[in-house]
Amino acid sequence: MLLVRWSQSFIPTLKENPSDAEIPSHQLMLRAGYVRQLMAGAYTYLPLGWRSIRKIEAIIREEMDATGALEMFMPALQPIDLFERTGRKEAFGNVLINFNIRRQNHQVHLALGPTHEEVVTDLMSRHISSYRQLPMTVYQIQTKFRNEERPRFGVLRTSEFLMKDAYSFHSSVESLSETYQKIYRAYCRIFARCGLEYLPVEAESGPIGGDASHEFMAPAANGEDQIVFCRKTRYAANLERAETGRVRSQVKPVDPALPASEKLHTPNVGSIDALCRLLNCQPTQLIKTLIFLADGEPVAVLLRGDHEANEGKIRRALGAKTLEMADAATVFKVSSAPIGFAGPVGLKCRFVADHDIPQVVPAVVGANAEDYHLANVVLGRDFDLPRTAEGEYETFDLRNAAAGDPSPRGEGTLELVHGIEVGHVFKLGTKYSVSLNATYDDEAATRQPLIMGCYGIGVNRILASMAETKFDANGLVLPLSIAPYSVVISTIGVNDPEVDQLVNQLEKELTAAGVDLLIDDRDQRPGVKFKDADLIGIPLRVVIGGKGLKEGQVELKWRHLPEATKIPVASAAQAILDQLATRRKEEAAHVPE
RNA sequence: CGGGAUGUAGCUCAGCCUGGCUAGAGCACCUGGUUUGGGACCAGGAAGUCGCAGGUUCAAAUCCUGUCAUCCCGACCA
Repeated sequence: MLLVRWSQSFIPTLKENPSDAEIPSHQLMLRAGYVRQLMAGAYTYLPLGWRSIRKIEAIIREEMDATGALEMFMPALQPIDLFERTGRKEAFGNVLINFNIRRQNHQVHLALGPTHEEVVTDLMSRHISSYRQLPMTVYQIQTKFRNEERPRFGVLRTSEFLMKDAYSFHSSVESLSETYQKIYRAYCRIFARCGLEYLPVEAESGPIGGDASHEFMAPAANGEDQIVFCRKTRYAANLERAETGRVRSQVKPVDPALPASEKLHTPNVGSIDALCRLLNCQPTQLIKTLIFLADGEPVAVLLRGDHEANEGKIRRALGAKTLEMADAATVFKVSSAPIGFAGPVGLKCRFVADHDIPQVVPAVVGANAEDYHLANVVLGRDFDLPRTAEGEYETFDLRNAAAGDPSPRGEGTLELVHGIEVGHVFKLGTKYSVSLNATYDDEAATRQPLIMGCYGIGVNRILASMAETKFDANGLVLPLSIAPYSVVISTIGVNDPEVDQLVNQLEKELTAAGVDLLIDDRDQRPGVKFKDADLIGIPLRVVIGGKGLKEGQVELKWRHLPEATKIPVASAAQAILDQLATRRKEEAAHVPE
């Protein structure tokens, strides 16, 4: 059914913000009657919200089908042993919803699928036997279950959500890369068609390395993830992954005018903040010394006081397999003090320094003695760093990127923006095919594990991200592509036969042309109808009745434009169709090839 | 799992500190009337286990204990 009468529909709009909702997407989707909460992390999609979701799904299906991916549907109910075989029962831990049920006289241990790598790999292990069957990509749109320790942000982070998940199977890394690129482009088109601002960012890449993983982020103030972004070079990466353009600095002679270092009593100072308050200095004047265990050996990492360690970078700089924060006993052994008082002067273990360390002169550091710090500590005089053949300090990129850092692409500076993860593409490699024994025979009839890629889109999150970013003081402002209805006809004067006749005529002509139409036939004052139409975000409002009709005109008001226009009654249907067509073209203009 | 806050009508909230008559208001809802271009007005009506359990008291929405739920910050997040 293309059209609905508002009076017959289920659109429970709210005048006030429900007290539990704090962020725009949550408030607006509740107020606009798109969703209702069942419990923390579980929401009902009401007719409007569901229509919007269905439109998003249709876009996803079109674009996925265009890549040659095949839609299917897998069970949410899955046997736990699949997860045991891939080690993900451990890895997911409490996030994996699993339970025993009784079947006749035995127990069956089941999980609700948090994602479907196991199920699809098991399927393909039975089906694929030859390289001739490859490559193949399958996908589904399905409810996923994850026991979030703390569901929050309304519909942005829930324990049950719709995901489009796709899996590709290959006999070569080249073939995987080809499919990866195709799906990457499809994702760009999907998000663009939905009207979402998005940013593909480099993410931690796992086993294959290189450009093996991208997250698609929707920049939004309430996004949970932090993205490092350079406007000038378009470099974008997530915080764990982001490089910086910082480099090593030349060794400089020690300034003889600098005062000698000084041991200060700093009792009960457990944090950088507390130390700064006590000494009346800034975190940027501090060097913090973090003790790690790299492959079991203690190593100290020197960072400026305001910076955050990046364990991935530290591990790579050290060439270590494993890296963890050292325990208190190890810290005591190398620094002769409890945690919090280590420093580079007289430390009894190897240390590596971040690129910013040579600039912190003089510095405040831990004194390697309980309740003491050293001030006026000078690199090259009180402690030293290894030097390279080029006469530079041998420093490394060991920390998370911060706003203001130079871009790794040579020009521009990095900024930090928040984002909502709406999609992820990932070159999996053979992780699942090896553990689930999914193999094919190559040209030489030799068994090889399937090479896999996986590709996810959070369907609800597209809508939530749109609601989070596309609104004004009156409510949602959605594009034609995903709005629950393209057009709302607001009638003024319910018992006016002239209005009824025109509505019926427009209804006939517009629905015949395939326009999805909501007719607000409620016996309400105009103000109520306008407020509601704005709130639920319908792109085009057609007002029939009142002053306009007396002048032989109907009024068209685009939700995204400030002013209404009037058109003659006689040609109203055609004018509406023309404007819709024009607007669709405008929306499609920024969709990439 | 640590910290904070809140639970009173479908929604937003008052009342609680300092216990005391029949638990209130606005919106929404029902009836009648007047209205009709940006969330109308008048009159009347219906609607509540005061989250739940226990305790203190002559008396508990109010004080105490426990518990559940929701939200926020943090930890966690293939």
